[in-house]
Amino acid sequence: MGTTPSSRKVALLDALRVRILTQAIVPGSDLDEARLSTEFDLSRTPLREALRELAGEGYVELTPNRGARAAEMSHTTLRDFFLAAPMVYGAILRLAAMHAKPDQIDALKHAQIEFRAALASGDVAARALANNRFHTVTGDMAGNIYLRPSFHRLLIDHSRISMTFYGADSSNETGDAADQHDAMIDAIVARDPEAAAKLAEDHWELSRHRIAQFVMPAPLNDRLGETIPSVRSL
Amino acid sequence: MGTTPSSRKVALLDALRVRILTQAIVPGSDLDEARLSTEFDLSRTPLREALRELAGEGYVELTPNRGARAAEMSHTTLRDFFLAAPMVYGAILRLAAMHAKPDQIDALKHAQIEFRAALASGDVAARALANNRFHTVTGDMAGNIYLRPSFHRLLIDHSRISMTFYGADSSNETGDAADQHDAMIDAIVARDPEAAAKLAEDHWELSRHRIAQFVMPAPLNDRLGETIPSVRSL
DNA sequence: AGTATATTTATTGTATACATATTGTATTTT
DNA sequence: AAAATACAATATGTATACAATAAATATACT
Repeated sequence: MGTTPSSRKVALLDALRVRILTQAIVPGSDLDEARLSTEFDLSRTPLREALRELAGEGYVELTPNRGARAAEMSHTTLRDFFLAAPMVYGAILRLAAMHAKPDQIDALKHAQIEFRAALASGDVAARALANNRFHTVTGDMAGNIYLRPSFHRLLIDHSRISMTFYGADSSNETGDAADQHDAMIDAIVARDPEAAAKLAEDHWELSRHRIAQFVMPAPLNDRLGETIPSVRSL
Repeated sequence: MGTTPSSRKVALLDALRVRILTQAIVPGSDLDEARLSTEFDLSRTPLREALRELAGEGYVELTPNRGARAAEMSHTTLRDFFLAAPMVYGAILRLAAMHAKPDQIDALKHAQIEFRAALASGDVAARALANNRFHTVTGDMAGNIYLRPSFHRLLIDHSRISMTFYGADSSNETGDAADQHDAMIDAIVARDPEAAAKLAEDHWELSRHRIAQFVMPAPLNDRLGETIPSVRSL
């Protein structure tokens, strides 16, 4: 078997990231060392190191003498998220349009192809992961080490929020996000930072609007045909 | 001796943070496990975990099979720094003014007292550390988990940049920073987000200007009495 | 002599065993 | 019966020993 211990550690890291992004591991749930140790056939030493690496990336939270948990999502999460996301992502896309290298543009186009494939498949988790990879590439393009950590933290919860709110329905709106991705690619290829930043803000506005609808649906006694007002105070 | 292993691990974490912030450990320099292990009387297992925790905070960078180094500072660092800092810190102070709790305000005032004391002492490292603590409190006040990681990363390099550029002279300008701190406290106490955000941007402008002067001093044949122009393209 | 290759040395990575702390349970006491 | 305390069980933290990888040095070969 070609599974060195080192590769098993990488496998663990990848698996935990995917599980947390897709909420297969629920926010706040306990990560038992012994359990993971047996599952991934790794001793506790490298396992604990891996958990600390994940904590650094924002997937996991550590409490002394009380082990690791998947990062929490509280009632303030959505508010904090939509406060920070447009600003950070606007900056990321602006820088991406300024600094993107050819091979990164290829990677972005490839990620978009996979995103559309995931959309077509109807697999919600695959959709969230593909979307995550797309945005991760834009973060790489921006190449600013000071924005990266917050951006990655945002992407983690963006994925988890997606799993919570987009899973239900929203079948007709998913295409919009994909179209926005295409527009982002165009703005980056055209080296148009302002257009890219604008798209980033629109992207979150779409996301915010959809979630607002989900959290605060129109009352059942609303007259038919009325549009649901966007909730600006979320 | 009341030094439990756990307390020694905390001591190691604190010591390494201070050394990196003050550039006692130079950016990019190697952190030898065996060496640190003997110095802090800790086995390599908790030591390696501590290094991963520091990597997550941005103090340290890990390379597989090649150990840990103090986070690098390249020639693009200053540019990336001043691109991100005003935006992130503006948002942090805006949120701080909105959400600061009474005990946090007390903590901030206390940090400012210590900052002025450090200024008076003339100890450059003490000054950088006290400044770091002051700004860390504002980050706590903001309380946005998505902005926190980038903000802390910025604070690390702000301290290190200070050690590089402020160490030389600038004795007459240091008072400005302290005055700005006082103004920040006032804006936060007054719950004035816009004023706080404005102060944050001014704070970086001062910092940027001072460093620009250092990196690009006025030519020696400049006429006396002329003011040195700020360098907008840094 | 210069390059390539083998061998040694140093450093990082992992596994196991042991120590410590926390939590849940049972027993005792009021 | 309720509360407090002691005890047991479980999980986390640390130390040591061993394995694997990378760097450095020495040796062989063209």
